[in-house]
Amino acid sequence: MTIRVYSTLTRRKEDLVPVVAGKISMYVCGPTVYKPSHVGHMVGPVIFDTIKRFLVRSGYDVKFVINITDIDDKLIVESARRGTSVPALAAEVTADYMTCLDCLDVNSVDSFPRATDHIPEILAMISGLIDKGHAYASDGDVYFDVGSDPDYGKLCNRDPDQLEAGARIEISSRKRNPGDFALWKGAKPSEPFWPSPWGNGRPGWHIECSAMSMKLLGESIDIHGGGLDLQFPHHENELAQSESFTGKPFAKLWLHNGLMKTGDRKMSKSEGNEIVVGLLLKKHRAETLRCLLLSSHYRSPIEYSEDRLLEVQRGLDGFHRFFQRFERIVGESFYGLPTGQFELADSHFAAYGTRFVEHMADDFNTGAALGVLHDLLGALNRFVEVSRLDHPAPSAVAVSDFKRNTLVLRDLSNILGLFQRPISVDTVSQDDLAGPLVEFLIELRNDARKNKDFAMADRIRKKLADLNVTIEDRPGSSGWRRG
RNA sequence: GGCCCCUUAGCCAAGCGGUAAGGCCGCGGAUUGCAAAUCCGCUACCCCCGGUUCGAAUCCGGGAGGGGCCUCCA
Repeated sequence: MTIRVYSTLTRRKEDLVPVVAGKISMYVCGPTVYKPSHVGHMVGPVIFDTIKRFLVRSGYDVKFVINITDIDDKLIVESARRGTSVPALAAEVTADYMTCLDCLDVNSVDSFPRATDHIPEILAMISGLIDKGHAYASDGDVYFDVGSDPDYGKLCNRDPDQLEAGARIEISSRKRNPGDFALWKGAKPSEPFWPSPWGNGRPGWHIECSAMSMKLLGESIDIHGGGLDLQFPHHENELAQSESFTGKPFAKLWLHNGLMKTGDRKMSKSEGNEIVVGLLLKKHRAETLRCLLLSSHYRSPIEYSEDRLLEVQRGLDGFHRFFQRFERIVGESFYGLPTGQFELADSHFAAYGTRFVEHMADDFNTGAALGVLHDLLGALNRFVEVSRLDHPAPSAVAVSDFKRNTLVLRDLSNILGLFQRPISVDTVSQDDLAGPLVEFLIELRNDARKNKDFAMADRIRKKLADLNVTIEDRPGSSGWRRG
């Protein structure tokens, strides 16, 4: 199946044709590590992790890189403010970022290169650009000469002359043109620095991505991704310096994810309206956040609110109840089922897999894919009803079919990175006193029901409900759950 | 001022020329002693005005409203 992807470069959907057959290289711009991650920082990683999962499931060998920018003006300012060093700040914030990704099950990233580990590559590239006449040293700085690149502006449809007219960019006497950007910045006193042919200094903002992308993935890669806000100037500049350096296409497809909003504004550190991930995860499951991020198309802006999160949570609850149902009927955990095998199901169920794949192959339409997941959930619950699997002594054949058909749900949800592990086991059933007590009360209630003493039965159920225990009566037995 | 993008039910959301997926909420019904859970059913003048077309939420033009970028930003 042909996978179609919208590229910012051409402003339309393109067929995914790998540079190297069977392989996909993917570079996504990661964070500048000066402050703890907020929810918006998770959008890209979750989307691209999902894209990789889908591509791998589709048979591609995918190499996925997210960079860490650990040297930048922001780090210098923030570390000074906090009285710590740039490396210490970078290490701390990077660790926070990794923890967030881990919570969200973003675990398909192959490497997280750091800018400061690639100074030699960066220096080599800057030298090369100077040699080729695309950059010039100026009083300790080195700038990319925008005028030397006739293609400059092709990603964002930007005209360099317009940039001059705008005059909102930094005008420096060291630059030839206002649109020129720093490849290397000379160090001021007390700033961290590395020696270079142009004096002590540090890399400019965009060069690290070009250097690391080329080193780890090659001169031409398949997918370059990042937030919509990086289109300009970051990606435009990366593109210009990379292609000026190699003379080859830098990335075939440019993907940009929409930005997270709170209220009706973009969530960002500079707006000061960011929701820090660590804080959010104290109140909500990471899985709920992941699902929220996947519920709309990756290119759309996504609205964040507490209510939205709770709404997504309620939707997910239906799946969690199903997993308990599955375990009760099959006697095995849903989470233990093998992944990647939806084709083994009955054709009626496997068809959901096909539909799902079609949606994903059309520019990674996770929202539509999630819709299929809900349809499938309904179909599986229907199967339980029709086959009377919730009744005592169900047919062994039906149970076996049920298990096989549930492989579809396991496979598809795994592509989205959902339901990766059981949600935290509630403490009541683990408690060796409370669990048996609840069971005993249910037993008493069922005795009362047999004797038609519904007043007593309802009294017991009401009391348990007050204690946040919900009783579920089924044919032949009664279960219970928290909440 | 320049460059992008968005506008679908109470809310979220898919849709990419053939008469509107899905979720949340709500309302009926099946089931239940009653509930819960599950299943079934119901809820859309697709922002407005023109145009193209046998046919448009989908294409084109204009208008209104909203957002992003042009300065650090995922």
